[in-house]
Amino acid sequence: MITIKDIARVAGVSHTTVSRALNGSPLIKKVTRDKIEKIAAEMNYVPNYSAKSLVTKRSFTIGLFFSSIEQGTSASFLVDAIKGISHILDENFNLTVNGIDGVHNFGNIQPQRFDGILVMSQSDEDNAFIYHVKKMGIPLVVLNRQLEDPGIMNVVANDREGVKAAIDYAVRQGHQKFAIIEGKPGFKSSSERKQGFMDSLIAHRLPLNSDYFAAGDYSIESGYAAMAALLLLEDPPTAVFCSNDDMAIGAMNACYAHKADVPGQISLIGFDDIMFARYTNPALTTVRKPITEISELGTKMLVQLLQQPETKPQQLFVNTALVTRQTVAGLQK
Amino acid sequence: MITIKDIARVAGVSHTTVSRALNGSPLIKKVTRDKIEKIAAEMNYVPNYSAKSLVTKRSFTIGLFFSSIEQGTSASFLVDAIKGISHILDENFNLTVNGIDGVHNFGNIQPQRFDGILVMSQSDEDNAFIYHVKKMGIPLVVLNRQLEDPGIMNVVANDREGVKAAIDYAVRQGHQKFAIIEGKPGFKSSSERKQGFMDSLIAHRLPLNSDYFAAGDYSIESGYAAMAALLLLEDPPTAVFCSNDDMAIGAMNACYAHKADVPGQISLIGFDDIMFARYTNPALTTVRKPITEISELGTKMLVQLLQQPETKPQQLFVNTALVTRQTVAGLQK
DNA sequence: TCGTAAACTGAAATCGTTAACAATTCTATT
DNA sequence: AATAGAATTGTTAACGATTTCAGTTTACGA
Repeated sequence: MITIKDIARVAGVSHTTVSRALNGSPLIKKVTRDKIEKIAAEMNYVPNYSAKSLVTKRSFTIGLFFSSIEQGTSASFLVDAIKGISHILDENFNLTVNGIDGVHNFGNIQPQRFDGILVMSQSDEDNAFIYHVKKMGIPLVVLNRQLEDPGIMNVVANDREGVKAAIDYAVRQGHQKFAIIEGKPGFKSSSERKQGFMDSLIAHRLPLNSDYFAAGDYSIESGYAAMAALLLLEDPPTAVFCSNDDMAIGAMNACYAHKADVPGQISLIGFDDIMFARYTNPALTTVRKPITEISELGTKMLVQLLQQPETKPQQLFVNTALVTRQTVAGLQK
Repeated sequence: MITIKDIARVAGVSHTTVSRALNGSPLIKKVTRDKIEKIAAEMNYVPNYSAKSLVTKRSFTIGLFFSSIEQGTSASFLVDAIKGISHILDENFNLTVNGIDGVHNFGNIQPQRFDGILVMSQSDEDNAFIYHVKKMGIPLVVLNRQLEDPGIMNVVANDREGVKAAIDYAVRQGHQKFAIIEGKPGFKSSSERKQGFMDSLIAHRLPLNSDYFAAGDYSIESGYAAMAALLLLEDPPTAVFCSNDDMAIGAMNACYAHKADVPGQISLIGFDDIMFARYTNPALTTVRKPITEISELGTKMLVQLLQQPETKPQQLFVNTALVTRQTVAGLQK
């Protein structure tokens, strides 16, 4: 393996000069720099990052942490996040992927190993990890889950408004009897989406019927069970908002099983717009949650944090978008 | 940050002794080791990996490379791979995730930065990368795509037999007219699956009707188009094998659009068993491809390669499994 | 032509660890 | 009690880069 000293020897300068030339120091004369760069290229020089890291105390690796990669994290979620991040991140940064639940030894999480950390958070169980990272002084951006702490950079989707817009749309289609299948209790996203749901009903002076609030936990199975119960009601709703697409798919399966026509009898609205949402039968009307954009924006913030550690933390919102497909029927008034 | 020298000072020994004690060298007396370990723990010592790497020439990072993370890689694929790998990999290895199409500078791929590399390969376009890695002498395991080169460790699923078993099953259900929607031309997996399909038909002395061989490219859309064409045939097949689940979902959509009942008129078989396969309507009968197992096994091989670089490369096969659900009808004979 | 400031280059220390070799302390045998 | 040999521990030099501080050129005005 070739080092700066080898280059120095060939170029007839000191290795210090080589280091400076290759790192764009303004102290080096242009002709010297050009010569050295040429030689380095010819010799196929690649810097030793361990040595670099040792002295600069930068690791050139960014850690991406999901709550879990074993369970609960939908696949498209993970992929979209990685996509967004690698769009922004410089090629000679390494991106490592981990589940927080797989980190048994917080000792490994230190500034020396990570220049920065992105947490794609889904649950407040991540807080212990998040605060460890913060305590260690590692530049940090938390994505996806809205934090209460204004001291931490946070990028989230505007779930509440997204849901409100979706329900508004269904109201315009003539629906009046709305049910909701709620997300996992205790999750910020669950309450945000529920709020958006209620915002719309209240704005349209529609009643909030407690029978129409069904519990769920974001799993397909819970969507199925909740929908099955809703169908058994004496006066079932005509439209059901499912707090994520997985539950919407479960709900759709329940409708099939109970011979309830979608959208003839029951209109369905999901949340997330996962890849398969457009390929259900009928295709699912849903609220697109822009994970890729969130990840991109979060990465930008992190990069800025690396360059200017004094950047003030903020809470940034990315807009959701209603995707109208075929699961919401137009009702005669 | 605290170093072995700090520990040495407290323990009243040399830093070399500390290094040895903490790395399990047999040269150290038990009481000394115990004392040092205790002090290290008390002082919350964590080794500096850059320094370690610099002298040992090991990076403690394993690179996972997909053909692309932008396109063509199904999400569940990526997740299952990461899962499998992290099951096996020691916690203080870093796992980095990249798309080969995102690597513009092969110079960054050297032994110094990666202790080992796993390539989750989908196309022979990855070969340039694979051979670069091999040339650099980095321990390498290629997953998922069957290689011709016996000099490279390779773990793949037994696609051919898996498909044969699935078609055998459909034959037992009374089907005689089989079509196939093929995978992306040029991909090893496409031809393997096609072979399995033909193996079964030949074994059962069923005719190979050229009208029943439809082109596809693994995308949902191509599955839709191919199925639509098949339905227009004068004498359509009763069973269609789709070379992956995505195309099967496309095909199912085409059947809906053309009012062809699944499985009443058309039986469908997929390949992969993606998460949503069980939630289509009706639920998709498919061949499960054990990506997680492949990744686990591949990682084990890589770990072995790290420890014993002279391990002979082999080609390992992991068995697929038929998952019977509801898209294959039983026919009266 | 000379002096001085500006521009550039170099020597040596440093980062935290491991490793080769040297030195010391035990242990057991004579 | 002396001593060989084994068992421990220590000294010092790497590893490959950056950085501080000192040294050497160059350019320009007097």
